[in-house]
Amino acid sequence: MRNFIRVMKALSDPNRVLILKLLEQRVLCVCELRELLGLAQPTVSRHLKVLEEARLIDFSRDGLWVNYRLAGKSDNPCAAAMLDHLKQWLDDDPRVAGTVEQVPFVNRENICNR
Amino acid sequence: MRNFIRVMKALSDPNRVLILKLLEQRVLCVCELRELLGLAQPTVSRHLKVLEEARLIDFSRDGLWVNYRLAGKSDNPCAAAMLDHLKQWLDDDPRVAGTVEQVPFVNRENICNR
DNA sequence: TCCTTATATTTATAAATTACAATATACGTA
DNA sequence: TACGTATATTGTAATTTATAAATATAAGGA
Repeated sequence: MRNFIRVMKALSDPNRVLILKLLEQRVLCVCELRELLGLAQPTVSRHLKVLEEARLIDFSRDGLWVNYRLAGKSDNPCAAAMLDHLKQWLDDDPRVAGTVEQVPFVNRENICNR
Repeated sequence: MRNFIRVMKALSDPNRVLILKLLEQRVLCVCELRELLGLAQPTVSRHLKVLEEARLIDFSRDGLWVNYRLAGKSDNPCAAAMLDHLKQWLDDDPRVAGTVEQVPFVNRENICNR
């Protein structure tokens, strides 16, 4: 039950759901997500931690950057099922659609070296 | 998005999830749920309203009693998908299993006429 | 080692959620 | 219509959650 509740709570915030929809497009680092979401960096970091504790995302370091991606299927059946559903849901949401459109134009090097 | 978030929030409370697992067994009224959950009646009523607003349950009056049941499939794709998954999930949770066991022994007439 | 940069954590505060008690409403019956 | 019972709503305190500001950590390069 605790695990199920953790996944549901993680999915109860629009910004966190948006992060998952963006990670459907490609791997993203914190500064790219910050740019896309329009939130402060600590806020993005905290949301990512909540998603990671629910086993909805994975991360790996790449030098100074940390790459976040959707979790692999094996980890948690409940989280995996929700990620599968999300791929079919919310594509018609205005904010999701608008932000997904911007993913090709964000570039971690442009964002960070300014 | 609003609809999705509403469903996720409704499923973010263990007592509400337990209510859904109990309604998988059979239709129940508020006083039976109060007895099974060990919560105050207004608290149960409030949880039921949250579940109803997320289209996870339906209700119908039967005299003084109000019968609550799982929502039909047609209503809301997201809610329906979650109800489907829940039927396969959480059966091994101790509290869920223990409370489901008690369902055959609760009886609205015994509870109310005392 | 020192400096810079990307990310994480901590702290403080505002908003949302949950519980129970008190009260109101709806229905059946006399 | 008046009364009793099942359920719904409201008020309020305790707990949880979200956010931003400040600070800390980790990695690469001089």
